[in-house]
Formats: sequence, C-alpha cells, structure tokens
Amino acid sequence: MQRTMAKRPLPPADHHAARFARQREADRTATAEDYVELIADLLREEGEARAVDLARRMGVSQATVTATVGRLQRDGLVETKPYRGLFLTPSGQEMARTAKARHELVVRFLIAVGLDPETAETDAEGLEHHASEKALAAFARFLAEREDGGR
Amino acid sequence: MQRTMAKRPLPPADHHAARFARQREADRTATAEDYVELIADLLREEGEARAVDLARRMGVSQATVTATVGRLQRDGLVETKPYRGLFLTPSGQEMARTAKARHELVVRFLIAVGLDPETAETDAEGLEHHASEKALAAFARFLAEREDGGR
DNA sequence: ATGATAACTTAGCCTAGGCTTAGTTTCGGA
DNA sequence: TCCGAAACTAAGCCTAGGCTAAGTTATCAT
Ligand SMILES: [Mn+2]
Ligand SMILES: [Mn+2]
Ligand SMILES: [Mn+2]
Ligand SMILES: [Mn+2]
Repeated sequence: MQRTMAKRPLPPADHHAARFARQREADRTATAEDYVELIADLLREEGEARAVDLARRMGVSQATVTATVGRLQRDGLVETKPYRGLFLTPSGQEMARTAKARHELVVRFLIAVGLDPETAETDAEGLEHHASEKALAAFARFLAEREDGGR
Repeated sequence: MQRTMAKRPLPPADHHAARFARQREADRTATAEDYVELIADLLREEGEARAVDLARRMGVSQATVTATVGRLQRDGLVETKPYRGLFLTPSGQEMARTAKARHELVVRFLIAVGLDPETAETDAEGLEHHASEKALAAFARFLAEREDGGR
C-alpha cells in the first residue's frame, strides 16, 4: 500500500499519549451521539422513536437499548414515555443537530474523494466520531473548493 | 456547518444495523491494532518494546498494559520476555505492518486535503480504524492523482 | 555481592456496552 | 370487553478496558 516506510522518529511520549487519550474520549461519546442522532431521525421521519425501533436499527437487543437509554437519561440527553417513544431534551437535540451535520459532512466528503455512496455511509458511521473540528473544517473547505471548481 | 438538512429517508433497518455492527467490530479490534503498531515502532526505533514504555506512550497504567498484553498473547499476536520486552508473533507482525501502512496512508491523505500534520496524526489515530478497504483505496487514488497533477 | 530502584504482576475495583431469559404492562383487534 | 401479542423492564451474566494499591522480581550501580 506504500513503498517507503518513512523513518519518522517517535513523537514525545506525552504527545503520543495525548493522541490515544483523545481517541478513547471519542469512543466514549460515540454511542451517545449515534443514539441521539438516530432518535432525532426517527422522530423526524417516522414521527416517533420507540425503543424497539432503535434496537432494530442499531442491531442490538431491546435490553441493551433500555440500558443505554438509561445512561442517556442519566446524562440529561433523553426522556422516555413508555409505549410512546423517546424524546430528546434540549441538550439532546443540540447533540443530535451537531452529530447529524457532522455525519452529512463526512458522507459528502467521502463521496467527493471517490467513495461510493453506500460505503461512504457505512464508513462515515465510524469515522465521524474521530474527526476533529479542524478536520471537519478541512473537509468543508475541500467541498467548497470542489463546488467552486466547476465555475 | 450545512445549510440544507437533506430529507433522505431512513435506510432499511437491516442495512442500518449492519453499519453499526461494522463500527462495533472496528472498535473491538482498534486496541490490538494500536498496541501491535506501537510495539513494532518501538522495536524498530528503540530496539526494544517494554511494557513500561507502552504504558507511557499509550497514556495508560502499567497494570492496564499487563492486562491488554495478556489478551494479545491469548490471541497469538504477542510474546513477552519479562524485563526484556515484548515481541510480535508472525501474525502480530503482519497486523502491525498493515496497521502501519494504513496509518501512514490516512495521515498523508489528511494532510493532502488540507489538515496540519499534527492534527492529522492525532485524528488518524482514531480514523484509521474505521476506514474500509474501499475508503483506503479511494484515499490512495486521491494521493496518486495529486502527485500526478503537478506533472 | 548486594541492595535500591525500576519493571512487572496480582488483586480487587469500576463502567460501558453487549447478551439471554423471564417478567410486566399496554394496545388493539375480534 | 378482553386477551394475545407487542413493547418494555428487570435480573443476571459476560468481556474489554480502564483504575489504584500492594506485592514480586530482576537489573545495575556502588
Ligand atoms: Mn456513528
Ligand atoms: Mn452518524
Ligand atoms: Mn489508532
Ligand atoms: Mn495508528
């Protein structure tokens, strides 16, 4: 995949550690982001977001959804009305809005660099959680230039 | 970050679930990939990869390294000689080689689309685990075209 | 040669996020 | 109306990957 194995010396240990720490942090927030994004999507597209639908779409058992939603409630992102679905608190809505915009941006970017739309969607689901603000800005810049380029 | 919130209907539930399943799978393998890549780097650059150095560079306690390395051993990726460092089995070397190439590719790609090198390194540490083969191929294609473009 | 220090391990704890199985509660069709 | 099915909850289990604190053990400098 690459010819020359660059002889780059290792970064200072604390820098190195900081990278991994950021990665672990992103992993910790990923589930919440995916859930609230999906809840928002379901509310918008289907009018309601029931736990059973979340379970189906996340590919996870209902019990897992119950537990995860419990944590989201604890963290002030979600409210539940049993048999009537899930709802987002203001801060849940905020997170969903951000997550959705980021998700869309990553998908459009991946397509712009030559990935097919289906794979772009799949990959974006994971990649989105690890793109920093700076990376997202770079992606947006890239897309803006692409659109301009046609002119 | 985006003006129009595309009214894309939700994908079929099973497709949707498959995306999240792939994401979870990637998360499960990420730690092993990072460890073997780092062990390989340390062996190459420092001549040895001791647990204590791994701990420092991963930003994690020594006890965590012991536990994680135990899993890597169980999975046939690593061998240990106490006070003499860690070594990769053939399949560990193979994983390290792949992970390293992928890491380098992602970094170069991020820089090519306008990210500064330090952020590229940080983001790559997380992004690399979620880029499919197709995405990596697209990144490589993009880089090849960039290089060509100057001609 | 030996002992202080660094490296490593062990034990015990925690949370997130999975699972199955077994209840309970609500809804809606006959 | 009422009862079976669907939705939800609860209980109990598991693994990964973190932590701290308390041992061991090997190395190396004196
Ligand atoms: Mn996602
Ligand atoms: Mn998403
Ligand atoms: Mn990584
Ligand atoms: Mn890496």
